[in-house]
Amino acid sequence: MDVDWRKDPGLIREVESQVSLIGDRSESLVTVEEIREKIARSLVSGRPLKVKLGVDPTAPDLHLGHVVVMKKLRDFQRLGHEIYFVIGDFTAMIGDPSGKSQTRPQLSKEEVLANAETYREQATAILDPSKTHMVFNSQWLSPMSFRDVIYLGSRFTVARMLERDDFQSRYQKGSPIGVHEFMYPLAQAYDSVAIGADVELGGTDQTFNLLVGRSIQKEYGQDSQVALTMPILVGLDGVNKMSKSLGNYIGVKDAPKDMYGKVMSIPDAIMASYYRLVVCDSEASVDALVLETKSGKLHPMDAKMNLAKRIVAEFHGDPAAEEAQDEFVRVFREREIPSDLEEVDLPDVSSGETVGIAALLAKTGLASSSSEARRFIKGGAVKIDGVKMNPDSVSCTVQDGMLLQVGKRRVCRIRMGR
RNA sequence: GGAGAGGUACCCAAGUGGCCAAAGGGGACAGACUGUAAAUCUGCUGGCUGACGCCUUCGCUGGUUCGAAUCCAGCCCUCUCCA
Repeated sequence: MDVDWRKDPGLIREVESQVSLIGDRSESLVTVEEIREKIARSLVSGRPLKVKLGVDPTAPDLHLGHVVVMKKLRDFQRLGHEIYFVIGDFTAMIGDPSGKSQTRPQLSKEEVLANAETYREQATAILDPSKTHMVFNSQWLSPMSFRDVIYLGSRFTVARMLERDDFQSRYQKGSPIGVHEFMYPLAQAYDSVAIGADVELGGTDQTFNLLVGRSIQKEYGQDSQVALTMPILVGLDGVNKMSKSLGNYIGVKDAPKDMYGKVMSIPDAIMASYYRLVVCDSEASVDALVLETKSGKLHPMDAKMNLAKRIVAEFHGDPAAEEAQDEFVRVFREREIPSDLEEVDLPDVSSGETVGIAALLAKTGLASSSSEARRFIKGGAVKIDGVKMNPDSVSCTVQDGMLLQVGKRRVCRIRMGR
């Protein structure tokens, strides 16, 4: 059912404009020719494309790394296409083939549903829920027989499986690879077969899996999906992929001032990628910005503050962003005390009493143990009411409303019991 | 099935009877300098204690010894080569 769309100038224009929007910001698009064809067919038939994204069923804490991909999904939605979140409730049992993590404990049906709901809820910050479908891969993977699985396995080769870079590097380093891990890409590929995906999205770390999907769909007599990968967003450390497990992430649910502060702490070098991938500025405007900061016309810090403000505004609104910025300036530039201090109640201590500082820090949670607290004291990181403590001090007299600080970020005010 | 190598703290890695809460590097955290950036320098990195010190930790379980990460036995796990 080939459509000869190439003879209709209006259609050509529409196809090209969609292709260019879809390809924007992407790392790779396999293949451009195929996406063109699929879009054209969709325009002619009026049938939207099915765009798939695999989603982990564990408790989601969406961060800006997810946002990069979400915004690409939003591009598809704006063009009238449909998003399919495939919740990997079945594949979760296999465990993450990216190395370290163990086989995950299987979640109950209720937990999976709850997590999926949280995911949807967080995703609606960016996506239109009415054009977003959620499906669970246990629905088709669970009923498969061993025979079905063997057939699936026969459609791919070990040599190709070993091409995957993390399998390859683990194999070379001599670290273990479980046979079941080979099933992961196959299962994910089969998901594409089950829903008949036209396009699958992922970060570049998903490239291999997306390509397996293409092969497997063909083996099952379907058109291969287009594999669209987005660049990986680098986390706060400036080196690694943003991820929850590395703790280098900015969550979409982070409080405005945390979000603002975290953006400010990213290295300058990755700022441009945030402008490009998170707030989706055009390539040209990002290039211009980079030039301005290089030439000294724009201070990198101002560029970053602007970025931080825009990101906060997107998730919390303009007033909150404004406030977060003021607070940031007050606390970190002018070194003042945060306005919304955490207060810690100490019912068993009374004003004027002399207590060990180490114990006090541990009790307030500023230090995780009193040994750690002692180290902080020795290192000169502790301030009481804004005054740096002598590293040799061991105790202090507590007062109601006393301000306790460890380093720049850990602060609390002490309240005595009544 | 046979032969060999290995399992040490968040990660890599040294240590092969006491001087080992365990070298070195990385990371994390803290201090100085700064723009909560980078770079650099310094400190610090099991728990309890004001401190002396005590307790738990070198794959697991036992044993030898005044004393074990280190020696012995059994077990579990990983890798490589051969079949």
